[in-house]
Amino acid sequence: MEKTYDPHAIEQRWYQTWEERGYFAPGQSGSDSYCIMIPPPNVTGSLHMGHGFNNTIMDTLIRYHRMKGDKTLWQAGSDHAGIATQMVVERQLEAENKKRHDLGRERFIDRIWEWKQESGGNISRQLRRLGSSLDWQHERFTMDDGLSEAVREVFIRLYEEGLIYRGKRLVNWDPKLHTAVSDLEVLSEEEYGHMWHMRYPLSNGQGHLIVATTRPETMLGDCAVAVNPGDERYRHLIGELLELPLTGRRIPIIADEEHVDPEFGTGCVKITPAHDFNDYAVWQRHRDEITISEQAHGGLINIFTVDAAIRENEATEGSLIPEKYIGMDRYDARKQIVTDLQEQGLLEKIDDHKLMVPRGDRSGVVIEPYLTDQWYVKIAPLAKPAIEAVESGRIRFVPDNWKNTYYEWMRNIQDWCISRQIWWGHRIPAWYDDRGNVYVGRSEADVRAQHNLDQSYPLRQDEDVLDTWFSSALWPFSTLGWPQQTERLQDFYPTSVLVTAFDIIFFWVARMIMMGLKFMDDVPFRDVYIHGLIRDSHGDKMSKSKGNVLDPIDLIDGIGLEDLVEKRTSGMMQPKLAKKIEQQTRKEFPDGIPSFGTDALRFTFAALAATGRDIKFDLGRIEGYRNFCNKLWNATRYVMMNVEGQDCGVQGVKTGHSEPTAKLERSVADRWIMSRLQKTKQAVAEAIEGYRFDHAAQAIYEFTWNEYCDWYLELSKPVLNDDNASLDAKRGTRRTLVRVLENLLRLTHPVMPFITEEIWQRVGPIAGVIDAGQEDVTIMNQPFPTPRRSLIDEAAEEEMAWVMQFILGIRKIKGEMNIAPGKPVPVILANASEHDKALAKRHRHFLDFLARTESIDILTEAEDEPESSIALVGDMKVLIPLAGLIDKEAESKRLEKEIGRMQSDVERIEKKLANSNFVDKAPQAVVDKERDKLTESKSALETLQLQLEKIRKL
RNA sequence: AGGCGCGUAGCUCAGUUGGUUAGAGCGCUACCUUGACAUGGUAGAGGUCGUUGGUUCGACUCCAAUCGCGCCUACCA
Repeated sequence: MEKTYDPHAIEQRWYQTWEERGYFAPGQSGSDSYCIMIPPPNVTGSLHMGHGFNNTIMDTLIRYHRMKGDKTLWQAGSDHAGIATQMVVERQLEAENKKRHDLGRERFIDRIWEWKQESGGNISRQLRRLGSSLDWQHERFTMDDGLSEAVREVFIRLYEEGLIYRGKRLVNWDPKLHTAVSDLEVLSEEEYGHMWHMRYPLSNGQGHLIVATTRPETMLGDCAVAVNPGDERYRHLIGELLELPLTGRRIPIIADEEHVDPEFGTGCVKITPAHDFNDYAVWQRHRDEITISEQAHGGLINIFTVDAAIRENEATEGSLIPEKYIGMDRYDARKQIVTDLQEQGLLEKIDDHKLMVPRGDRSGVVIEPYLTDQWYVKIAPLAKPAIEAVESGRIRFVPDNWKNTYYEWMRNIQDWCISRQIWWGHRIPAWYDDRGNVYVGRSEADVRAQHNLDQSYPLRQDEDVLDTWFSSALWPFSTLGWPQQTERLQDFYPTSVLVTAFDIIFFWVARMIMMGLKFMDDVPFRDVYIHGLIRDSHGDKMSKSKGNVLDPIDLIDGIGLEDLVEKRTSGMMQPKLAKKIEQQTRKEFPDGIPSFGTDALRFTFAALAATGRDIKFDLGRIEGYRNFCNKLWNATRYVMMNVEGQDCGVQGVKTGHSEPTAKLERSVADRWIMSRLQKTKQAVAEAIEGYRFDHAAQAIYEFTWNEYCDWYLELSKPVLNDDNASLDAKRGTRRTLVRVLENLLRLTHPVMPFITEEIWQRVGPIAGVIDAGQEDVTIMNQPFPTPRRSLIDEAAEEEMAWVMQFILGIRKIKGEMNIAPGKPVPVILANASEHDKALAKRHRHFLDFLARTESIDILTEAEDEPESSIALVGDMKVLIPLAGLIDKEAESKRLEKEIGRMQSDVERIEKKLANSNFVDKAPQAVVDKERDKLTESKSALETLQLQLEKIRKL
């Protein structure tokens, strides 16, 4: 084996082997099934750290359950990401000076499919690099035929039940993309703006009202000014009319208690129902009032084009929209209107004002509430059972508190606008005739057949497509073959767990629950594991514009500084930030990023995956875990050097649990490490079952490094290198070495698949679990280690604690007395019990080797203690005679420190025990424990104090 | 405004139902090229657990208040 671990040499080779051999497909047997649906990544996207984290967790769960023998499926696939993907291809066209309309719908969609072929492989390649054991053979795509059929089926069924309807409503309109977007695709950020206070004169010439607005241009569409009916200032004016400036229109003063807060501003609110959600609600309450209903469009006056410019008047409208502003962009119109108001003396004042500005998450432009025809899902009847599923515990959120977020959203949920005015997506299966009828069906032919419409009868399909999340909501069953009743659907629905970050609870999780309950009559998953977000080392969110993005592949392979700078600064939306990003990057990664390998990255994710907490990704951590890989690698090297070609007592053994065939002698170290291993197995399994990947990683790390490597490997050396040690003892040690390692590899495999496989292939035959040269075996399909109660050996653990304390005591003295660790020292034991003496004798080879003791003599009661430095093992004194050599100062200081510690201990416990309340009320066991401790500490204290006196007298 | 979460060693984080001297990794100090590993070993320094009260025999842990930070939802025209 190489001296250092090199992930590159093995990772891609093993992944390819696994995939070729079909190990990722669910097995045929297995009593329990276990299934995770991958949250489908965007087909045009690329992998970021969040994906890395998310997929590490899923793969760990999947590999764990596969090893446990469950029939295990990790469903692969991606979604078509309507708007995002369309935008990418439109940008490509832009480079050719073309627009999508130049191509036409069909050719444009062909272009997107071409792009999908080209880019779709990208993300799956990256997932493979992460070691994800996805079932690629059944990879699905939301636009493939089967899933499209599922979408149509669901649309039609919901429509037929009256749960899908078409309506003219205010939607969030993206004036750049020319499509409706859902609430969730709108991000509101605080921005600096102004508040314009405008005077609206009373029509009778008796003064004016002042209204304030952040969007003065919308005044062209005002239909009223509302006041609170309880407001003394305006009560008498209710019902009177105002001159709406610049328009020549008159609008009423209306009373609306719900919307108008008399305390805020002037207490007068302009009402623009076609361009504001709240105003629309006010309008709905008042539209029957004649002063409103007799206005154009019943007062619901739209003033914008799809680009959010001021629209033209229609033939019947006269000059509803003042000619002057027609064609102006909304912000130009704003400027002009403000100027014009000012000229007419109708502008009271302009205040600076901070406000929340809604922007499209894709386009970045300000979203307009806009009146359009759209398709909606009536959500309340679907939400109700979805809420109940969580309330009743059929679905469990981990961590639990996320259910509150879920309830909060589900209880305030609005009907879902599912139509999008784009071309890439599932076209709405609705056809119109010229008379305003709508027909919904599987196809045009179906519709004609169903409604007896002749081929010549003109029908045209709805131009719109469905929201991407409509198809994603069906993911848990559409990918398994629904609406066909397939075996996979039988086997794997409901799935076991959904693993995702919180930001997608609303978008996706809730919708899957609703659709799953509706169409499968069961929940789509039992658990929802919500993990944190990956942030940079300063705790900032990673984003392209901040230039602090890390690519998981770069952590795996490493990347040079220049490449990293280039990567972070290219293709930026705001090129002026490039300089700053370059500087930051050069400062933070002066040598670029070294290669850490996939296993180290995965272990880091696991180790940091404390529940519900964001992760600040620190390179120091991943470096530490790369070192851990190297540690495991070198431990293996040591084991191999000592067991290869040697008798390990495993000949003919095929399963993990068979008894040795040859005679063995097991040392306390052997029994101890086996005992520790059992407890570690237990801890790791419990941690994974409880989604505590950090605990699992920690248990593995500690066992491997602090117990197996630091102690057991060291303890094996005096046995294996001692010519006097019996063959049986050597055999026992070799067997333990190799079998503990083999167990450890299986235990670690779910988190670190590559290194464990590589090592296991070498160790397996020696451990007797596979034949040498056996093909087509993999650690992936080996049983996950289960703890064996019979191997838990408290006596051995206690005995080892004695050995360790002995060794540590001597090392400590050597360390503090400046004695070279390698220098053998004579040791004298005083106040040693028979047990101590026996242990000292039995483990002499361990003590000599690990503490470098030269001799160990027992002091009889009659003899005086020589001038020494002292360590305590229980009541036994371990003396290192230092006649003449003793550093009086140093030793006194050392003892004083120890004594200080002991003393405060003793005082604290004495005080506690003197308190009758404690003695009376605390459980007996706690009190006893304190008493024992006191006895122990007191005796140690005494010993140390005597020793100190002795030293001082020298 | 409401909801959720966080505040523990210089840094990144554990700490399970209240009961050891509050732990780990990284970093730091000293020593060690010992034959698995310098991506290493040995020893060590470092914390009044944000603050203040309260409950309790006992609080990092439970309760209340308070300060600071983050996120989400809704917003005042």
